[in-house]
Amino acid sequence: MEYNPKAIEAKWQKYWQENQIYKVENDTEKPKFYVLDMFPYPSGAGLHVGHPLGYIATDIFARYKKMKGYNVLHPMGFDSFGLPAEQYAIETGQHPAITTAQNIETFKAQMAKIGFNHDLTREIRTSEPAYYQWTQWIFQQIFNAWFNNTTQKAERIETLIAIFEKEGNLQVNAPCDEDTPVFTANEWNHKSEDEKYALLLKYRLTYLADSIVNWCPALGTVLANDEIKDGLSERGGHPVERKKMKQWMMRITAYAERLLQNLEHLDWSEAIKDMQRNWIGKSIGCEVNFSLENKKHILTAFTTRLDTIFGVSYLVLAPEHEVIAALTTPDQKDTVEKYVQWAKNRSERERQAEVKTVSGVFTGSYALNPFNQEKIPIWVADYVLAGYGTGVVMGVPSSDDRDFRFAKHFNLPIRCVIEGSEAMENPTEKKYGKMINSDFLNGLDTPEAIQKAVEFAEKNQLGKAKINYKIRDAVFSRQRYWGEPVPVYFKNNMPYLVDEKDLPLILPEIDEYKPTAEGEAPLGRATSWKYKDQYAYELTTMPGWAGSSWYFLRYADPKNEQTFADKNATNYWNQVDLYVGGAEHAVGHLLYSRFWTNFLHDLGHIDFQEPFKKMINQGMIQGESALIYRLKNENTYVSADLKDQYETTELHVTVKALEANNTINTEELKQWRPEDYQEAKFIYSDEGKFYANTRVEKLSKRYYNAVNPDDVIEKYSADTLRLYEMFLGPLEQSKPWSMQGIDGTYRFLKKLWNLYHDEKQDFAINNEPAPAEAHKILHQTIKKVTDDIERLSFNTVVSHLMICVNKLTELKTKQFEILEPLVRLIAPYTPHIAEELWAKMGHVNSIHHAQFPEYNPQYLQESSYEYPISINGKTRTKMTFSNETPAQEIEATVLADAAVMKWTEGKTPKKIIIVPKKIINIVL
RNA sequence: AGCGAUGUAGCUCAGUUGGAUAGAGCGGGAGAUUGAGGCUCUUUAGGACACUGGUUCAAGUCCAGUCAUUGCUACCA
Repeated sequence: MEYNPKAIEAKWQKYWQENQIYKVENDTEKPKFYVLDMFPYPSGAGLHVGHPLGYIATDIFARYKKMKGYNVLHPMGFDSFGLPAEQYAIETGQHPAITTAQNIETFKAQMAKIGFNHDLTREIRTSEPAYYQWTQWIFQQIFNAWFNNTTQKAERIETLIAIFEKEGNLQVNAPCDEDTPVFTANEWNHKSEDEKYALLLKYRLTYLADSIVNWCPALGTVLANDEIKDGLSERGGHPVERKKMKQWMMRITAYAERLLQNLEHLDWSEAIKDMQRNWIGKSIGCEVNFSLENKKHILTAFTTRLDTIFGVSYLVLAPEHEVIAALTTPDQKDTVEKYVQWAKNRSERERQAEVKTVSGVFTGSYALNPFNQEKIPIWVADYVLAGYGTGVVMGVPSSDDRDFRFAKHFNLPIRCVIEGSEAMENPTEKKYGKMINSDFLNGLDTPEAIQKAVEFAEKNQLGKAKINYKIRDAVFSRQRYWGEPVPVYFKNNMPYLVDEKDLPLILPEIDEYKPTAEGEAPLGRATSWKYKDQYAYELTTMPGWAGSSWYFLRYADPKNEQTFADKNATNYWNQVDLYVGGAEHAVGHLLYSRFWTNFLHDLGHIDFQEPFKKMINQGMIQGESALIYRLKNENTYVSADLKDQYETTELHVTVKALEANNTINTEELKQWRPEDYQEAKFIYSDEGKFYANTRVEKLSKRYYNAVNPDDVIEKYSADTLRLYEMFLGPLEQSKPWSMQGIDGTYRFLKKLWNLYHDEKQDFAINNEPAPAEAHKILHQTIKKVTDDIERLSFNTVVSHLMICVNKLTELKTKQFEILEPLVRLIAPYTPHIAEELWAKMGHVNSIHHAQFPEYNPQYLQESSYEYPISINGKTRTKMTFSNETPAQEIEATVLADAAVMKWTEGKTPKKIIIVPKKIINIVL
């Protein structure tokens, strides 16, 4: 029988499903291994060839680990709440639940064809009440907790109440709202229940806040900072503006230090860790107080370089700073008000586009440098951000690039405080060194000077050491319908949790998926939706990242109705051992997941802090777009090599029409868009071909360059697709998808098949002993393949397998003792063809439950070695020596050799280097 | 601007701790097969390993610098 992938693949996929080959049990003696992909959002467009890249890699790894004797958890599910389904619902009136379910079916059908070994009985969907019940439950745990800075752990709110009752809040070291008053135990104990409740709200790890949010009018929702790119929404690219709204917030800032410290123990790429470090943005510095000339106000600035305090020549306030009006002098009032107004109205986008432009105004007031009482002007400028530090910056033009630009522009004095920078045109190029012009700091080196300056400030109460983080609390509210309802209701204007026994709080039905006429979130349309028939529910829903922040825990115990996951199950499966997904989630999903997992650990719900032990980011698969050229104002198209002779317009066309050498199959074009191309004229090149140009860009609907894996499987086979996606290049690297090389992998599978069959395509393997050469090839390959899979180098494995099959074909290997291990070696990559060959060899159990072949070094050992003889580092000849030959004897023999003597020309070698089993080098 | 990654055949990539004449697949050339094309088979060409300098008996591999491409962050004081 010839290699017939269609029949084979359908047969085995059915068999695997019917016999539940991939079902995983929690109770076993085997060591566990947890391999996870970032679960997909089921979009309407279905999978394109970019999606499976990571899935195939994890699938191979999971299969490999299983064959190595591990109990492997390798599940798949769907992140099924989200914006596109809702956008579609707004347009068509279709309930998002319906379209989402349809999309999931499409995804599942596509994935099934690729032959993944997911345990489908563990599938989860974040939009199912049985799942989001626990998302809501976790929200409630976070609501009922505060963060103890002293222990660096979250605790239940009851422990905070106990402290308040005993000693008030003076000694409590916990993140809380800025307006939290100080009170004694006595004061606390005399407060009403409502007053106590209101105070506790200031400490909870999720809280309501009037905050300036990124409001996107086009999407009708609030976006988190990481959902915005260049001032536009990441989804859809709509403008974003700043707006004040009451929002649920997550106090992720409480975990800033933990999230930073824990990174050290994670096996993630440095790039992603760095992105998280940057996002958390820890800076160690000092707050320093500048009193005003009139002593009425104190301005506190944050700096990491207090050592440069003697170089301060002005202060700058953020345009949003409240004190501006109070300290603006009458003659500057107009200018300052105008500037502040202008700065506030500038969109995020404009600001970012004009980073280099300097702007600012003088307030007319002066402050005093606390270290030397020098009078310095106070300015307002938009290069100072209200949200970071104190919104006040001490301007040191000689040590900071931005301060330097500012001072130059407005002619403010520049005083150098670092030795060697005085003569420089731009003194900020030398930021570290010995201090000068700095009173008691003179002569000290930077680190020492910083320490001295901070000590001085603290001793004289001019300031205090402080650590700042860039990370902000995360906005948790979305003005949307298709998300988890926040399990909160309001009584006397205060938020209360829905009783745990009333969860899940089901998403109500509404007539339209838009905000109400009054501008309330869509859930405001559910007018009779009330808790206990009287209390209004929270109307915003949770953000996309809520459900995905804990899904990896649910897979351990997906059907549990009593808890989010039984602790025995989470203890057994524990952390994800290998997590694979795109780098675009570097700071969003990956940070929030870490936050929630750390939190659940603090409250004792799970026994580990970090969710993902090892993580790999697969590169993006880019597309190759096909571009053709249409004559201006005519329905005529010209081959790309001739386009310069005409006036043309460039058009994207479907890549399905693209064939070898960038030629276009015009018939395919006509089929694709008959209305455009059926009647069109084509101007062919001289050879009678019609050429297109190609360009590598993002896989996108708009460029018609998305390739559906179904089509690839239809034309070749699932095994070919799997092998080819791995062969494309290193997993972590971005690379363009192109069909150019896929024939090679398909041919490889046929070669593999032919190895097990004779010329008449009869299955033909024998039980004769194989020659040493065949053993050597096999075991060399086993070693390389094993090593490479272990270090996730999936592309090189394919190449090793190709070389191996080529060599065995050359040797006409037909022996069972070689070909039986070979098929096990290949099974993780191409499970279908492997299962078929395995069955043909007479096995009754699935190959995917077999053992991975073990490398036996014995087959690689040889008694002699053929040394390359190099003279002055250049190889000139070869000689074979037994491994037992002593070095002296080798040396003598080599020097006496005729070929060597020809090159040494009678000279006495200065040195002769013999590296056993490697090389012999003669230096003249 | 900062941080990271990459630079090897026309293209996509291997080349593990320095050690031989640097390898795979695709693509190109030639041939066999065919009425012709495709598939298949045989065969072949193609490489200052980005550049410069250093370490070494020996550098694609280690070190320093330069250049190019690319990703992320971006006024964070």
